[in-house]
Amino acid sequence: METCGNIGLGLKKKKEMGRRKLEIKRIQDKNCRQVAFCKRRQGLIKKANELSILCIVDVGVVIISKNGTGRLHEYSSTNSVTGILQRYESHVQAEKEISGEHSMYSSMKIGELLQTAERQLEETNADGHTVTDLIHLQNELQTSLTQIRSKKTQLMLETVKDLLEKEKQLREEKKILKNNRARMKKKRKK
Amino acid sequence: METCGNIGLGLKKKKEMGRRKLEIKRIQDKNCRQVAFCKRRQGLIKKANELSILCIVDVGVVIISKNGTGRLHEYSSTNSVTGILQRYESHVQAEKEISGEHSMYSSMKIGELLQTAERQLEETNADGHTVTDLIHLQNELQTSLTQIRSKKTQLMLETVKDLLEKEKQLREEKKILKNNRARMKKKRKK
DNA sequence: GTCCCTATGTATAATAC
DNA sequence: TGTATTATACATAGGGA
Repeated sequence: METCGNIGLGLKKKKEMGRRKLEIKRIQDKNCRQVAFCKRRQGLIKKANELSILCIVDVGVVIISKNGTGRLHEYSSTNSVTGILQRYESHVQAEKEISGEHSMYSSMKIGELLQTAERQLEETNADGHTVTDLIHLQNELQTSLTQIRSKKTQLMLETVKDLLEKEKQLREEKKILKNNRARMKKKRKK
Repeated sequence: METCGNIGLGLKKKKEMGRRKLEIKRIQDKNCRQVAFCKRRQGLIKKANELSILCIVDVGVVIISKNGTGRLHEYSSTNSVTGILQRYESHVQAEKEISGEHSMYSSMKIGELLQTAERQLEETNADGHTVTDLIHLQNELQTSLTQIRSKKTQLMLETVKDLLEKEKQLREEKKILKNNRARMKKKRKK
């Protein structure tokens, strides 16, 4: 019963059907927000699909909503979002390697988070609204964990790659040495 | 100078300004396709941004075009697409790994945990003691994440170890070959 | 969450620069 | 690619079921 976006225009007639202009800012009313989310999510994914078909490109969309029942929404023009993500990651990583930077997610950050978490846990006695903080913390915790894991994985992948290269090089050297030996044997026979 | 989408309508007047209906299928004309791509890409990203602001959600978009000069396009409501992707990946991967044969972890899957967590959150209205459950859930969540990370690390460590061994072996073979060569040279001189 | 409806705001196809 | 114009197709706010 309430205008969602622009409140207080003082223009309400008996019935305002049709679309009204909507300012792009957080929709306050929870219900309106949910409805808008549904509609626009569908719209976005439809657009993504159209784009991929019309222009022959791969598109991936990920939507993460922290509230409500729905949690994760995704769209992908190819088989799986993961596929696109992997290609995306490879892009990024390639660029990173070129520019040669190793931005670290410090493990200190996690430590701080944990400390904060503990503090919050101890204060949870009476105050009901620390629940929100807790949720927030949980999210942060998870994100951090994921990031660190990812970083670690990346580093290990680099190591593996490195070792594979070394191995290849050694194999080649070995081959050359073998050839040399063969040639020498031949010469000696002559 | 050519209609992009629907060719051969036989309706061309002197000038057909304005938008025409567009079938959603691969745009044949390369030029039109490129133009459409630009416009629609911008449109999509704008929509994604609006969605994230209006509905307070995180949105990530990745577009990969194989043709033309432009290659990769991305949008993210948070700092980086990578961040969102990681969160997405963690979802998928966690469920995959946990539901796999290595389910030495708790009987509960991560997805279920998250769902339960949400349910609990929605029920937190009056009952103060669900906070405890929440904390418990958080711990479980974190433990699961840690376990998964551990498992992955372990696997990678095994790989690295394997490679290191291979490397060592190759080095030794190389050394032997070198020695052989040296001996042969000596012999020849004699 | 879904579907329908209306009225209107917006995106965009075609085109030219 | 970016910008601008025009006319129209499409998306969607608000409301109700």
